[in-house]
Amino acid sequence: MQEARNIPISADAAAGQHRMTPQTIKVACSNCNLRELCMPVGLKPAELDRIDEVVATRRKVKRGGTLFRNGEKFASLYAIRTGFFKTCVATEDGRDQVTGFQMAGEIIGLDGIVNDHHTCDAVALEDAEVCVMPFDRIEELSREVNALQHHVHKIMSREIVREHGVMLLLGSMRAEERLAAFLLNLVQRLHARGFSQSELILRMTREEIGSYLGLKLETVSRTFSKFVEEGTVEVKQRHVRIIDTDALKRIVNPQVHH
Amino acid sequence: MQEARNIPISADAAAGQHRMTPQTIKVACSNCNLRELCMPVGLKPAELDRIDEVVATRRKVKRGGTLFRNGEKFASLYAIRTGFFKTCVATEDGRDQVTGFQMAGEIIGLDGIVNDHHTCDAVALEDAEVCVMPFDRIEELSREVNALQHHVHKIMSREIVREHGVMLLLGSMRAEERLAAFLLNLVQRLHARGFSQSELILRMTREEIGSYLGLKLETVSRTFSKFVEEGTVEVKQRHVRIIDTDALKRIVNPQVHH
DNA sequence: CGCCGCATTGACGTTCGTCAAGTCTAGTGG
DNA sequence: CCACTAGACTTGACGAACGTCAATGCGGCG
Repeated sequence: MQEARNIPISADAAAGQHRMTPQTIKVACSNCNLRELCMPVGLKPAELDRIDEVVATRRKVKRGGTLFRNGEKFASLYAIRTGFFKTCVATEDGRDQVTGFQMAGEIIGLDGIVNDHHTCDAVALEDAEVCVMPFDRIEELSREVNALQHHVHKIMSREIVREHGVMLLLGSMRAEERLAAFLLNLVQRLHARGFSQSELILRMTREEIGSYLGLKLETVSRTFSKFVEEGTVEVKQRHVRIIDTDALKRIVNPQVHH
Repeated sequence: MQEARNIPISADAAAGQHRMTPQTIKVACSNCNLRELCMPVGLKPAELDRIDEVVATRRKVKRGGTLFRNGEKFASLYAIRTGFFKTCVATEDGRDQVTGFQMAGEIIGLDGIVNDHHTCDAVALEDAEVCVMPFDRIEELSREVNALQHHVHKIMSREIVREHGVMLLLGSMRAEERLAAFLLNLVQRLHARGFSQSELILRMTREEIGSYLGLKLETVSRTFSKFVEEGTVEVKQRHVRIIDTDALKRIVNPQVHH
């Protein structure tokens, strides 16, 4: 089961500060427990050492703090070490839209490349730590390490494909389908990180879920209640237990009747 | 004004076929009239010559034909020379969603990088011709030409940012706002290609517009009619003339009242 | 203990989807 | 040249899904 993190955090003192772990291990990609999910995926040991060079510093962000904001100068991509983020864009008249939720091992900041400025906000939904990877250093190194170059391309392509899926959801699914798809996606990603397949703690409010899914918070809440009535999930505030995964899958994909 | 193209097309005989222009000019990036919009943006003349190396062949696609399909092996990106495409994804139970419309100078196929297979269909909405750019060759060359490397990254980032905008549209706008934003976006891109700022011919059906905007075709039609009643646009089938651009902008962005 | 933000639930209204009829246009063949 | 057809588009009547507004409940934190 997913549990609350309680690392003592000081957002500003992150860079250069020694970690208080007993052995004071240097935290490098090569021994990071996210190396199977994060930037180094598929790299050979020798290449893995090179990738450590791109991680300049680490940075801590407190719950509610921003990693970057719309309009800020773009300089780096960020690999999430711990914590949970949302990214959101806004219209000029104030409406905003959550474009994604990101968790450990995922890369954030790709939106900034095209105009040298970020076009969305990245907000920590719980205390978080990220690896700062200056983008010019990534470009430099990916000219030398082919596997890194291809991996960067894959990360960007994956984000494009993910967004295609969100467009499909927003464009053609009903509330129940959207929420079911959302829960299945979350629990699948958490499972890949060693958490439960059936239990999760939502790190975001109903309003943020609604914004992501193109629904109002009341509709999200009602839809949760409906799932509970049907015995598909148990919900107690932000704690969700999935009772019947197949039922959720059937909601998303209603052609099979058993 | 935008006009119908009537190049004689033979979809299969494209590669290696001589063009019938009087001077039989070799069509290269360096003299392509799209070089200010397409792949070569911002490259120096010397680099421009190198980029010609990545264009392996050209390929013609007839109206209604597919450039690639969901599930096909990914090998190349495509730069659109002429014509108009849509890309769409589908759920397993048959619903599909148009994820974008692409016109001359735009790059298509980025979705295929992550899994080595395409995850959407690219369909020509009118007879079209594309430059085929094998992706391994792009990667090879962008290790040598820094400007190309960065440009590829920008193209992918631009697509991510574009999709953020679509998510905002699908997640938080009403029908009128969606259609107004759609028309403004189309006419702006056409204008960048030398067409009118106020007149355009839609290359897609009401149903395809609706799919892209998360609306049914009847709603698209009704919303067009509403714009006509209000004197904002004139619509005769697929021919659209924008009478009052500011009114459209006000619909999308309703905080200013004049 | 009391406050505050978040979540739930109900009643009601709006927007958009559904279904159906009818129109227009371009393309085809007599 | 005109009749015919098929596909695309328009329009209306109605209903369902979701949004809005408001009241209430719950839980965590100072």
